[in-house]
Amino acid sequence: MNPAPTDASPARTAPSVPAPTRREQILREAARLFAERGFHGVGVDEIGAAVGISGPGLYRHFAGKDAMLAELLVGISGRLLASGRERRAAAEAADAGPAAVLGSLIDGHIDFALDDRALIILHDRELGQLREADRKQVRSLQRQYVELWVDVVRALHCGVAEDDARAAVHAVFGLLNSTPHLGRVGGLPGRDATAALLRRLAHGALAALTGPARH
Amino acid sequence: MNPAPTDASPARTAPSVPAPTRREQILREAARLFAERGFHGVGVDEIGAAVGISGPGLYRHFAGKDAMLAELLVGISGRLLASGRERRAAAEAADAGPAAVLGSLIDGHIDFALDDRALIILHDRELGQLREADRKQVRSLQRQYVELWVDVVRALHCGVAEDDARAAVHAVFGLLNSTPHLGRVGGLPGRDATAALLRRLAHGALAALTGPARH
DNA sequence: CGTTGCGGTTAATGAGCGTTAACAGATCCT
DNA sequence: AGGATCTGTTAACGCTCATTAACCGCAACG
Repeated sequence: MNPAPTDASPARTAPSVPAPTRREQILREAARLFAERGFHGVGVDEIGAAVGISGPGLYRHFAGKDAMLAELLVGISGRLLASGRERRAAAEAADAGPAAVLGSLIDGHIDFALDDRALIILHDRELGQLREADRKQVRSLQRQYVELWVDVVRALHCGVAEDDARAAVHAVFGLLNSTPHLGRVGGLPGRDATAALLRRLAHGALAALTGPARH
Repeated sequence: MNPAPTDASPARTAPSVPAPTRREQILREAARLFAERGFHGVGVDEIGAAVGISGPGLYRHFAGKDAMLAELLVGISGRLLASGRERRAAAEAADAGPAAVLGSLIDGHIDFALDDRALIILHDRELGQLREADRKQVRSLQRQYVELWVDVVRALHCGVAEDDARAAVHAVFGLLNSTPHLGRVGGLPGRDATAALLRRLAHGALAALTGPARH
């Protein structure tokens, strides 16, 4: 199954990064291209060219163009959910309150938004291009992730209705996922500063969930 | 130019809505379909069928599929900017402070987000499908709208850097534009309640712009 | 009453593109 | 050595789909 028995290669020292396999190269480039020009806007030849092979050579690694998108979307959705669960478990193991759990969820999501911008774009832009089965799986993972947040938000803000909490969580996702819309990396004041800004905005939005009505 | 000289038709009483012209029907249905399945995911035959004519009949009204998308995106961008300018002018004419101006901008944007969900989706999903000239125009309108917000935000929060303000404005747009991602109209607690919730979240986020650093 | 033009129709065209076929050079295992 | 497998290649196929061509009814109008 794994064509690379060890990392025995022209590797100079010890590659702490285990040398990206061809599949991973393809997925990374495909994600970048899909995010730039849309799933239908990029042809298989371009994806191939981006990794140095051309056109139909991709079919040695993937069943088709759809399969690449599916793997990307299932992957990011799964990692988001896994990260969220780990963070909640870790915070609860440390006897932290709901506020700390929520803070950790926010931090984790910010990491994804800043480090996997292409996937963040794809994951709600191209969901409709998936085959029914894959789409259902991605939606299921997304829904579980949302519900994880909803539970934490409601634990923190006891009074809020479930629908309001869910809408607020979606809104905060929209807020945190906004960084891809900032032209490339141009206007961003640096990764850490951006993360800090997003963190404050997200906490501010959620803090307003309970409180005096506006207007 | 206008084929309907008056609204003399089997109109029962006085149609305060001026009877949608064919072009408008097409644009509305195209917007809905594009938002549902993506620009490339819907064919001209489907758009035609949605308004009762079939296929190439659309070319009597539009130069091509691209032209429909362009008109939709330029339209929504222009209306957003116009609305924003009007609201600022109105608020300033009433001698309102920056806080009131910002509140009016938020209210106006919420109206668009809730009433033109399809266009809100399209306007940052399918920008890349436009011809260069149209894309530049839409981007210009969007940029002016953003800068309008940035000015108001900076007037209200004197200390914040321009880049931070811009990032925060983008983030608030992401927050306000999140409603389309709530499955159709299902989990929404009613239009007014949703608007109120979004208003509170947006104000909360922006209020956090200046204040104690998180963590 | 012609005729002009608007708003349709169906059939044909042609490009783009995902996918498959057929073939070939390594590398590895025995 | 010699097949088997993995990973490429180029050429061909076939389908989808936007766009154009050619044709037509019909309302307005002089």
